[in-house]
Amino acid sequence: MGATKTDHFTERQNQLATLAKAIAHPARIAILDYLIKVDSCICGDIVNELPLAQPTVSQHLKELKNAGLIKGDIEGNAICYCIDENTWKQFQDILNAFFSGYKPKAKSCC
Amino acid sequence: MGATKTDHFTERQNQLATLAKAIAHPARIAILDYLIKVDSCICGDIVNELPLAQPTVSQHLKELKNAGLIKGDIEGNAICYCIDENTWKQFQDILNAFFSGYKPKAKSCC
DNA sequence: TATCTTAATCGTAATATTGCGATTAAAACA
DNA sequence: TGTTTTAATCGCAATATTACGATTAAGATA
Repeated sequence: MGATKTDHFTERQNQLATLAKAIAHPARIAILDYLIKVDSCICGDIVNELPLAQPTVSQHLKELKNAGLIKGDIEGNAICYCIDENTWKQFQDILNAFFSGYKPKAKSCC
Repeated sequence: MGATKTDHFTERQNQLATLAKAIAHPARIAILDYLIKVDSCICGDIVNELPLAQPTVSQHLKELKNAGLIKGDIEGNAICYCIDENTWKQFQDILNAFFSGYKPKAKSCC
């Protein structure tokens, strides 16, 4: 045991969990913060910004790319990363729908 | 190695990552879905709802409680769980601020 | 071509998470 | 008091994540 029982939950629940997992690490938040700050996209500067080794940053970038939150363009022998506008908005909507779904009722016991 | 380098990131980055981690599992999404659906709070029914054993559900409930997303009240020999309204809204605001922080610029390279 | 730069990938160690059977603790009930 | 019910906790196994040194691949440059 130890593996998440993905197939017992709905597709929406799994998607939401996967999206949350993509930003569930301070390094990945830091990467996204940086990409938001430097409007145009930057490549290996991210490595200099973060307190992590190059392979570690590369791994986090891969996860963000897999989640669809960022995308990378080859530019010479460097890679230029930036936020993927479409997925970003989609992610925002999904999370917003989830949190907006809760309307506090008066008769709750706690 | 293997432990997250928490102290190298800002408090905000760590908080955001921790909050995301709390909902980064389909079982925990399912628990929250259920608590949202049954407006008043329910105790061990959650175990019947989920495809997981009682100790596993208990562990997920503990994580949600640690994150502050839910709270539990003792009611006889049962425990009554429900969404914590305040933290829920706070979480919603923090995530919303993060996602709203990104404004796509035209001159991006990718 | 040989060298440099940039970033991905491989391999591995350390640590964290997930899941559950068994046990425990506490209140309800007989 | 003894039993039942409810949910937490313990202990362990399986798996996933995080981190990084070493290597690799690909384009730039000399």
